[in-house]
Formats: sequence, structure tokens, C-alpha cells
Amino acid sequence: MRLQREQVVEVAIRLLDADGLDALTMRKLATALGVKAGALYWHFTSKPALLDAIADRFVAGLAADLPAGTWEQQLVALGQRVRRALLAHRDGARVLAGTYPSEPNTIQVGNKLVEILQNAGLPAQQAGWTADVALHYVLGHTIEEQAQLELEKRGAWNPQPHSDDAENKLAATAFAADPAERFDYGVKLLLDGVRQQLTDLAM
Amino acid sequence: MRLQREQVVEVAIRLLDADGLDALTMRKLATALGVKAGALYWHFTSKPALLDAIADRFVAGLAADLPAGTWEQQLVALGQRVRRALLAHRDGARVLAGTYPSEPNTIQVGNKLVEILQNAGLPAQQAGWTADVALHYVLGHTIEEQAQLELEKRGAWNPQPHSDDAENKLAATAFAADPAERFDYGVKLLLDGVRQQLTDLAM
DNA sequence: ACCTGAACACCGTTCAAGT
DNA sequence: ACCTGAACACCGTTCAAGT
Repeated sequence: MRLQREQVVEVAIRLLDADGLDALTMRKLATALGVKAGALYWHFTSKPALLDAIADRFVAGLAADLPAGTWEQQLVALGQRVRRALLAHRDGARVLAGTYPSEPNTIQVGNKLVEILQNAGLPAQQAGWTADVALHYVLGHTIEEQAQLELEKRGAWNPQPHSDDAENKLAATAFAADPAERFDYGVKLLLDGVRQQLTDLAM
Repeated sequence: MRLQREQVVEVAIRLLDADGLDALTMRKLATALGVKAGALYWHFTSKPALLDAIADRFVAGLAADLPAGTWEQQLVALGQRVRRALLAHRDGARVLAGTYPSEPNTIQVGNKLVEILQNAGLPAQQAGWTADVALHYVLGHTIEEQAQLELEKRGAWNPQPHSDDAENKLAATAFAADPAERFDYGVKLLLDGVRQQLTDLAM
């Protein structure tokens, strides 16, 4: 029973979910696979290369079978899918942020986003830039959402809305609110921006 | 000549700029300070705690002395300041993304952003959420911009606009363009979104 | 083709003991 | 109060040698 690339990625994700990114080591992964650490380097040239494969696994299939609807609905749906896909795995957003953006599934998601925006009426170049902005927002939001989650898990999260010397206005408004709602709010803000681009083009 | 917290942070940043985050180790830092590794733990409880201090250093003073102008101009100016502050140090965005968001200077930037949006006419809660969205965009964009920079440094950056099996629409439009321009475009998109919020409120 | 054994050159962190 | 010495329990990666 030989080791397969897919198998390695699967077990790596299991370890990641169980113990987090900082605890995912090549040695522990090898042990979990019943193999010595050096064997992994036959299948992956390095740990970053393995993380690339893991990240691409996270976004696999996200661009497929998007329900029909307006471009607004499709954009919202795809954005939510990406966020949920990253939240589904511990440190998922941090893993994706650290990887090379040219794995096949990552490209697919990017392409789909661009296509939706082109269908909305944006020219190719503008659609590409806008898709890039949207992806960066999703990534930034989800990294922070998940960082907060990890800190809460360790009981290390308690930003004070008001300390003695200064108030923390973000803690008072955003940090306490439901992350899913805040995420949707941000997507809405971007949609409004895109609509403005479209009316600018029509003039 | 005893070691000071500030001194430790300064030398750590020098090491970071020279060799990158992955090469910044407590042992090398100690050596650079002419001290043994254990000594650092008198000044910082852990490596993450040191990184918190470094990240907060990066955004120090950014909220101060913002030129007078419309809320749009102030928002653009502050956004650019944050991006530039992170770009000024190797892996700056990645460092900030990994740290606890309750260091004093980080709070100050957040507060300033909320204030600008309140002056624009948004109610407190909405201003907080919007500020959060803006910060996440800046963070997401700058992480990716800097990741690309690091890859280019190693000659490992070459996403193909067209491969044999599929085209990469983001590579064809966004990746090749000037990151500063793309950043400004995203900020503009967000500004349009905020303006829409304001007109919605006025109805 | 795929894996082991064994090494190389490192890590972060703790803590008694020193000054 | 601040630092050293020395250890503990690890890392990622390489590569000759085995099967």
C-alpha cells in the first residue's frame, strides 16, 4: 500500500483541523501516515508545496453549480462559499493567504468571479480588478474572523470597548457583532460600488 | 547597558527587513542583541508577544496629523498610509495579520477610521462595521501584494495568463497591473459603497 | 518507484543559578 | 532586576542505502 499524494493531503487536513497550523509538522504528518518524515519529500518538494495543495483542496468545486440568478445574487453566493470553505478548516484562511495563487481550483474561483462581473456589464480588465478586490476583502475578513476564533478557543480574546486611557470603537461596534452579518455587509458595500461603476460606464 | 523592550523591537525589525519573517528567530535576535536566547523571555513572554509589539510599531502614528479635507480624501489618505506602512517592512502585512488587534496604535487607527466615517454621516454602529470592512480589504490586498513581492524576489512568481488547459483571468488582468493603482481602485469601490449607504440613510 | 536510517543544522521555551 | 548555562522537546530537509 503505497502513499498517494491525495492521501497525504487528506491526512494533513485532518491534522490541521485537530491541532491547527502551527502544530502541523512534517514529522507528525509522517507518523500519522505510518511513514518516516523523509518519505514525504518524495511526494512534495517542500512543506510550502504541501500547503499549496491543501489550500487548493479547500476551494475545490466552489465555482461549480452556482444557482442561476442575477449577477448580484451570484456574487453574494460565491463570496459566501469562499468564506464558508475557509471557515470549514482550522486556520483555513491563513493557509490560503500563504500559498501560491496559481493552483487549478484557485484559478477557477477567480475566473468564475471575473465572468460574473463581465456578465454584469464590466469590461474584462475592470472585471479582473474588481474580482481581485473582492477576493482580498473575503480573505482579509476571514483571516481576522478565524484569528478571533482561535484566540477565543484559548480564552485569549477580550478586547475592551473602553479602557482607562482610550476607547476602542471597533471593539464597541464590529468585534461584538455576528461575523456572518458583518461579512454580508461588506459584500453589500462592494456590490454598491460595482453598481456605481456600471452606471459610470453607461454615462 | 541593559536591554530595553524598545531596543529589542528595533533590532527585531532590522532582522525582519533583512531576512524575512520565517528567518526571524528568537535565537538569531538574541545573538544580534549580544545576549542569550533565554534573556528575551524576561522582556517578552513569547515570540507572538514580540510580534504583537512589532506590528503595533508598524502602524504607530498613522492616525495623527491627517491633512484636512473631505471624508473621502481622509479615507483615501489613511488607507494609503496603512498600506505603505506595511509595505515598508518585509512581510509587514503578514506580521500584522497574525497579531492581536488590541495594541494601542492599532486601536488608534481603527478609531480614526470610524471617526472619519461618522463625520461623513454614518451612525456609530454602521461606521464601525464599514471601518472593519475597509481594514480587512487593506489587509487582504497588502498581504497578497507582499506575497507576490517575496515570490518575485525568489524568482518563483510566474502565473500564466494562459496555460494549455485553462486561462487565468486574474493573471491576465490584475496580477500584471500596478498594485498601487489596483489598491486605489478598490478604495474607490468602497467609497462608492459608502456614498450609497449615505444616500440610503437620507431617504 | 518509493521508502528508511541517520544525520545536519536548526527551532521556542523553561528555569536553576549567577551577578 | 536582568542575564547565563544548559537542558528539553522538538523542527524541515537531505541523501545514501535499501527494497
